[in-house]
Amino acid sequence: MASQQEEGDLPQGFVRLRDVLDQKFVPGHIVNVIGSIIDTQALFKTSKDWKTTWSLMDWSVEDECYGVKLNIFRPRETDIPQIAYQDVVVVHRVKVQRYGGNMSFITNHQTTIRVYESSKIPRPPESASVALRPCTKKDERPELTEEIHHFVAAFYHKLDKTNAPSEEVFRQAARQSANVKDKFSLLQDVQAERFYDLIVRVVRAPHFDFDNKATLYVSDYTENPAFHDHIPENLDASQDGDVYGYTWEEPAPVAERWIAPEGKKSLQVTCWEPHSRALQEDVKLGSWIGLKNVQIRLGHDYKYLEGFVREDRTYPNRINVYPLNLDDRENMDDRLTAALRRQQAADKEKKKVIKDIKSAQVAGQKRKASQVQAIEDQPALKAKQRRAENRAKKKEEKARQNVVSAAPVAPSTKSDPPKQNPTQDVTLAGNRQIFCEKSNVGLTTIESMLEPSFMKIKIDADTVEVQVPFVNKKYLTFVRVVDFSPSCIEDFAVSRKITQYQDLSDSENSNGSSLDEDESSGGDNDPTVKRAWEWRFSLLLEDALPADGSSPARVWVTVNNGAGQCLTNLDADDLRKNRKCRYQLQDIMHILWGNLEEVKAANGEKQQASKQEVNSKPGSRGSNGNRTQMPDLDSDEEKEEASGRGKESSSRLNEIRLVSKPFTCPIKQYGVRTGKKDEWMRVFAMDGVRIKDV
DNA sequence: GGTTACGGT
Repeated sequence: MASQQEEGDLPQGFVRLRDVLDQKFVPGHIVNVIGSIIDTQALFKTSKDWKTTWSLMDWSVEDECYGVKLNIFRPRETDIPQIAYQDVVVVHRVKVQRYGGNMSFITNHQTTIRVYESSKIPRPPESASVALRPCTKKDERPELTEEIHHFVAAFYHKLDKTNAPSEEVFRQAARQSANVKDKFSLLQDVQAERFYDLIVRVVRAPHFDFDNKATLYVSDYTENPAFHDHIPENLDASQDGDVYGYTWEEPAPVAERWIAPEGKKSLQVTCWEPHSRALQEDVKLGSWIGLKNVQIRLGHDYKYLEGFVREDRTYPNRINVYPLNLDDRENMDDRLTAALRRQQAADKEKKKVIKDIKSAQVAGQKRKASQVQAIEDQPALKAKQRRAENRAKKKEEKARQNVVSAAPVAPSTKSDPPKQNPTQDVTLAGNRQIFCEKSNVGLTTIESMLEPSFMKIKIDADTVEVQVPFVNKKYLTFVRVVDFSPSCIEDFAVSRKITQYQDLSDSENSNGSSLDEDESSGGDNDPTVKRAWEWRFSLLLEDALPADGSSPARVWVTVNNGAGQCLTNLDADDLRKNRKCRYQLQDIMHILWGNLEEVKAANGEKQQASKQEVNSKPGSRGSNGNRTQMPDLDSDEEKEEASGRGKESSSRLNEIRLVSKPFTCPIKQYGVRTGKKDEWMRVFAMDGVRIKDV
């Protein structure tokens, strides 16, 4: 009951520190307090004010060694009183706050502070007024009554200071606090095995596990090469009003949603108690937060840096996660302002890319209309001649592909002049490890590419538009790979006996049927017969940017040996025998199609597709009715089937989400004979794409 | 604020 009596001893209107710690006053409450200073932090300049912190002790908290913190902010350095060890302060009208998980005081304009120099405080019943230090702040009116002077003398000499730090410790602590090591860092500068204070945005909401540990992703819109490369999914031009920018065909649940900027700009952070509690209360997707003393280390896989906010062993109550207020732009921390600017710039850039993609789509439509006229110059009946030219071109290309890598479309350095070509911006939005040949062809979509081919024919004075089986034409598309064939990667290369087919005849070369894919034809297991290996596979491509509301159009494109060499930078070989080549292929294709293999495996496509690949000769259809290589003559059917299959496929693929970066892809349309006299079908082939394994 | 960092995918 001693404390009751002590409470009674406090001058009128003053509160016990214990009651503040016990949260008897809500944050924001204004109180008067008296305490002895047991700890101090050196004065320093904030972005606006001078700041110091004192720790106060009174009878009610004398059995503890920490006291209650008083945070003093004042515009001038001289406004802050000088103090010495264990000086007694009388503080009027100070605000109670909760900061870093602890209760403390913060000054405001009304707050007055008076200090009694401890070494001069006389023993009671004398008045302590003789120990009063001069008023530092000019407008500070002394409000000290005789009652207070007498109380201070009694208070100081009665206070049990055995738990308070010694004068030596006090001095040491004060000195240490002077060498303020600013641990703030941008994410771009953090290194493993160090501790940092961060100002970041939550780009993936915290996920809490059973022991309340939280995992979240944060970004300050700076890039660190040691971070995981974030791939935004399905950048969608139809969603440019979306505040999150990157959206999904079907909105992901909030818990899984990312609003991370593209690239190596996001850090995974794990927070333990008590920090995780602060996340639970105040932090959502998109929040800006301060993180203090984040330990940076390599993650479990030793590949990427991660952050850890662990319990402070010396101060287990300390919380190093705090929400940042964006409303008061005037008094905002400069570092937060800068981070917000970076976010804004990133958002703007993203919008620009989306806009450019949209206008490229529109331009593609217009171009398509004008190209119909250009076809006039290609007489329809000179197909044979065109084929010959085509073959020559292909040979040329093959030769070139073997020597020269495809030129990147994306600007290689930041110092490049600003580019107007929309495809370049598109490339920025897509997979930066995939490059394609420079092209003077504008960007178009699979959707419009699949539209029937027409050409204009002059009959006397009239021009008639005639639908034709195919045109020779190049396209540039922005796509992702959603399926491949054959389903076994080992079958991406096929062989032929060298002796038998050394000189490929025109007809064999043009429709690709020269390749011996039949085991029973002999020679495959005959070691004396040399076999040449060639790439031959197909990829199902899907528009990465479907028009508003529509499901993306898809098309199977073939990849011939030259295109395969260019794409993978590998020479074809027997992938069942040459395991190294097989793994290299798998690694490189992973860059192109992301987790497509896993998606296919998980969705049981393997069994279905292994049958289909047996028949996968150009123009044939797999047993499941899918076109594995060549589209039909009837383009209406082709389009219908392509989109129909798309739906079916995407619902199957839903079990695991396909994660891959879209890329800019040149595609060629040309024609091949069906085998029937004068019958042609159109074929799409990927060409001039290079995956860079960096 | 100085130090210093486990604990779990």
